[in-house]
Amino acid sequence: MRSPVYIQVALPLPLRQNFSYLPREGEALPETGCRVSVPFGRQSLVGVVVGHSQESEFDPAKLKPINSVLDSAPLVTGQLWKLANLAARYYFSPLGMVLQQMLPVKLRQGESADAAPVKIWQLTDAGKQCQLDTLKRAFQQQRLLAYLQTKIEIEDVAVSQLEFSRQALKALADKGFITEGERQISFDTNWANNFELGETPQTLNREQAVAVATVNGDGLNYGAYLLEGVTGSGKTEVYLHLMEPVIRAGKSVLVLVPEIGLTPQTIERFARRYPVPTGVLHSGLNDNERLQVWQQAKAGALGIIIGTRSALFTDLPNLGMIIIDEEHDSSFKQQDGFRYHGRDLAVMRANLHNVPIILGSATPSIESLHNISIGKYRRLQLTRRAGVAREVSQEIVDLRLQNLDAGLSAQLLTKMEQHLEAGNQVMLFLNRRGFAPALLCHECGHLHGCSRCDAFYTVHQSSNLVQCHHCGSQKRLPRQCEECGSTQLFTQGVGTEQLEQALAARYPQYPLVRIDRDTTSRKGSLDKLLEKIRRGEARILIGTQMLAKGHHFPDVTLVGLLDVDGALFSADFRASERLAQLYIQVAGRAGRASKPGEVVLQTHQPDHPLLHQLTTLGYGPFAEAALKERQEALLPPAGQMAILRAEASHAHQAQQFLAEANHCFDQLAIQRVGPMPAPMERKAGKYRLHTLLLANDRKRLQQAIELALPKIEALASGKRCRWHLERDPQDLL
DNA sequence: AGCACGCCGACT
DNA sequence: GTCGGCGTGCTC
Ligand SMILES: [Zn+2]
Ligand SMILES: [Zn+2]
Repeated sequence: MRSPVYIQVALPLPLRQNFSYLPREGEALPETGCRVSVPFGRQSLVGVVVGHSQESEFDPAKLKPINSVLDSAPLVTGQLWKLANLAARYYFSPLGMVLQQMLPVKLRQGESADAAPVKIWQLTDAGKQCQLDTLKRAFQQQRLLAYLQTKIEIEDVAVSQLEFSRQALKALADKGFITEGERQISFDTNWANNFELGETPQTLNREQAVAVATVNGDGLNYGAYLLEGVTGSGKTEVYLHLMEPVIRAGKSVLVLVPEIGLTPQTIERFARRYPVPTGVLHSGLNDNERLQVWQQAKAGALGIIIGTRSALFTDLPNLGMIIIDEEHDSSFKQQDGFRYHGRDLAVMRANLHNVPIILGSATPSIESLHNISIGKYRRLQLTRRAGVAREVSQEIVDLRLQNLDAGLSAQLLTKMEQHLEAGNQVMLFLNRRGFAPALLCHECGHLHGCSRCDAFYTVHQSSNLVQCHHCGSQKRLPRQCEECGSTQLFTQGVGTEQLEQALAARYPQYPLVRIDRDTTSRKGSLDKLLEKIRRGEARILIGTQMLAKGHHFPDVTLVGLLDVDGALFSADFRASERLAQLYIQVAGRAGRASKPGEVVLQTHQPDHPLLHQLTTLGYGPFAEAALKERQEALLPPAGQMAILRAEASHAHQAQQFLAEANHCFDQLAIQRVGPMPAPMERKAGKYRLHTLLLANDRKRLQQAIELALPKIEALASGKRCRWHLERDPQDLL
């Protein structure tokens, strides 16, 4: 048998194919799973070896040798390798894109996967003998030397962390008291030896105990469990109990949280109970810090990994359990490039590792409820609040024919005054940033719209701009109508900026805080505002969705949702579910045992069934009804869906491509809906259209698309537009 | 996805 | 005359 001569490489390109390369002259073939640097056109790319072959469909004479092998041992192996392949197939995504997503940025760029030695500063003999007194005129140097005389060495990165001065460091080095050196990091993989809990676990109530016993009863093998429990019902305590046997066995727990949920309090909660090495992967880390966590994890030196979506790909040699908190949260879905759902891939991963996965939520996704109904997930319910039970009073305010002040009804204003006078905080949600969502000419009725989008400009008063929230274009706030020249321009509708102004004028005695993209764009500003709220320095809290997620403000007793109509009639079939989740989340947070809470919903559709279901029956019945509706319409999650999206400068280009793509499915058992315009057809100067691909079950959708995709890729019309295929889309936008 | 090449309008 | 706009094509 001839030995293989070609290396098959997956590259991070949106091309569903591998590329063949030759090994370097006289060198052995790199193993599958190793990264290689390869020449690609005029550039060089980092790819992953996916196999070897004896034949090449590409003209062998044109093959190039690789530049270099970057890993001495395969980087992606075992279950993660399988996961990458499964995910690529499920999401119809090139393997190279999936693998790229799985690796930290530094490794995508070709850096070494081995931990680099760290730069340190060591005390010299001269430094040892130096009397601290001799430095009494240089306080910073004295302090640093005193530290080093006890600790002998300091890591370079720790110099600023411990607030030593760089100048002092240099001065001591110049004097020969310290010298620069290197130390190889060694990973401690024996963290589970002599493990002891950091605190006494709380006693579980009956439901919590049942939940824990159910999972443990399955022997810590694969099983997906939906842990359903309202705010305050003690989900985290259940997670913590479930982790114990896993940690004791020396296995790692992977905890996935929404982007907004990765707060110091969350981390502290885990760290207090489990004093084991913990890796935290949050958005604040730079690429090097991420690589370090990755290295520790791969070495088996971490007992717990807490992170957002991408942490799901952390290589843990001894994974024992996966926990996803707030599993319904939309941030688990990646919205660009390789569009995967972190929750679904986490379930796949748990299955590959044969470990349990716990999905927690107060408002489970319709997908997860569907998986319960078909027996894929088991349900664990926590109905009891850990603390004192309390009722939240709810009111739907009919906005029809009402005079509003900056979008506030008289009823809501009255309630606000009551709660503010009682010394409590009031929280108002308005999912519209800016001063006003439109600029209207009083003389000719013209609404000023973005020239590149099917959307109106939003007025931003403080910056004196109009801004399109869909493409980002902006210009000075016009003084005259662009159609008729009239100076009678009025804003139409209310945004958070206007609401803030109106309330500041109306209630000057109550300080307020506004939280939206505009007030939190600078790094750290969100934390500052949240802190202000927590300290009670703000009494009225105004914000968009941002304000709702993940924050708990115990002194808020009144929550107002100013305008829920948008969500009731959205083109997005998931909008109602998101409104329901938001509503339950904020309602669950209004008030506490000693202070009863109130929630006010303002709407022009007071009779809408969704609002009644939500306010009178709660989330469960709403979700059940929504699931039933989807099952009847064979929409996801009951049916399987993918969406083929195309955009081009001219609508007919996208239309033609999608029409031709539709024909690629002829004779295949798949339903095509479209081509049809996207909910906002023109965005950023491009016309956007799509076709929905629906099938009754996974297999049918999988097969049909696998058969059609090569034909679609071969379409010439596909070159005249940008297009992509997305499985399980979250919305049609 | 990059990154080239190539062909047209509008500027120093 | 060139600078640069983006349409088109290719990458083992
Ligand atoms: Zn006008
Ligand atoms: Zn726009």
